Amino acid sequence: MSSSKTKQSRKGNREKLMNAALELLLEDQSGLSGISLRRITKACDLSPPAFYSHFSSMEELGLALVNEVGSTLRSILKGVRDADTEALVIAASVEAAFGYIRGNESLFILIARERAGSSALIRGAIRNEVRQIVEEMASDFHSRGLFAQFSLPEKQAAVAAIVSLGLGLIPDLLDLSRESAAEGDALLSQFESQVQFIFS
Amino acid sequence: MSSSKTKQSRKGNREKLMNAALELLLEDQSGLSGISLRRITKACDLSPPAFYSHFSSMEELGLALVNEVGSTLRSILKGVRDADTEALVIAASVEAAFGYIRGNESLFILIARERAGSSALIRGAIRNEVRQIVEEMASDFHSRGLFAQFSLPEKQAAVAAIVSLGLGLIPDLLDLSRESAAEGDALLSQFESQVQFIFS
DNA sequence: TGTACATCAGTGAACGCGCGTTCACTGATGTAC
DNA sequence: TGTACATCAGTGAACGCGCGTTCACTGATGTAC
Repeated sequence: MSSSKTKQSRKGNREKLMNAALELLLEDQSGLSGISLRRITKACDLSPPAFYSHFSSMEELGLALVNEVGSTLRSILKGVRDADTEALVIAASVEAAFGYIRGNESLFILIARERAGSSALIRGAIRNEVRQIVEEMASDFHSRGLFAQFSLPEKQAAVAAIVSLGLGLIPDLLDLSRESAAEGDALLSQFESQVQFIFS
Repeated sequence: MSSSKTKQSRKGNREKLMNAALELLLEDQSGLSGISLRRITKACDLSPPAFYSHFSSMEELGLALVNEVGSTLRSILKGVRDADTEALVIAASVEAAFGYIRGNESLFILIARERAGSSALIRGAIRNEVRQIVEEMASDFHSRGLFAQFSLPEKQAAVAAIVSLGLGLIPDLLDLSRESAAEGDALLSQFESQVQFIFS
């Protein structure tokens, strides 16, 4: 019998805390400021002060999560931009991003919420991750001669628009899909037509 | 001497509570869930229970604010769509909206935050207001033959995109303008070029 | 116009609660010899 | 391989705090006569 009251684990508790935070974020819909240090540690079977062995505050845990989703997403998107035509690159990128989103819903609830949330530090971190992704994609397009009708700043504006529309879509998508699948689909097809507009 | 300890007012305290909430929203940057009933009533020189004479919860106060900004903005936008060409209508609408935003910053911080915030009811109310504005503008364009190259759903998608980009812009604009006016301007000119993209 | 009355916004005290954080401590883990 | 030791993740108790909400109440306001 290896469970029940075993209190020796001490490994990976940092990750456990981050995952517990994400789960609470998904259950509640309250955003980072609505879930407490005490609830997170309780979900991990840890005492409240144990939190401080890994993070100096909730904000720092939030920054760690933002960093994780940012670098993961960037590497996913990088691996998918080898398609040959403009339409294919866009389609593949959007599909890859949505695939990751679907498998990591709570991370994106975090991003979508905290992008306009209560911590200036976290907002800044998200802005930074987004900016990195936008700049990488735009200059990648640029150097490969895709979308040659646009200048580099225009390419950045276009990619930024798609990312912003996508992030803004997430809360609506979650809310409306809960009520009716049809409304969720309508939202997605509106998103598709917005993407079309942007890349004339 | 009519002030100092006059405790007879009893008129307009509902509005005072709403304005105090907005001011706190502007000071803190914490979103509706970060300001407390007690702080709002204290800012109005009222006792905490007095709150319940006007709203049954903070959420209800939030709904009242969303409703106010929605109907005001709708009437402003309605009055400005009499320009003759497509470019002029768009320009006038964006300008009118930004004018109202500038004069009512805190209302838009509320909208931009709570659009992805912690109350499903408030998110729904914001979604509703946005949808009304989008539909009114799109069908107005439609009936006046503007942007005839787009179908009605396409017009809605286009207007929705601009509104969503504009709302997503607000937190970034506030954060970055605080640091540097130049970055704020860059963001605004990126927004302009995004608007251009959408209306091919 | 003056008086009796109903209404209801606002009061002050009290409540129980979950919170973040501190502290001195324990004991598992990994390292040096 | 075995032992002594330093490190540091995790504990349990305690703290003070601001919170939303309740309650019986007060007294200003507007209405009916």
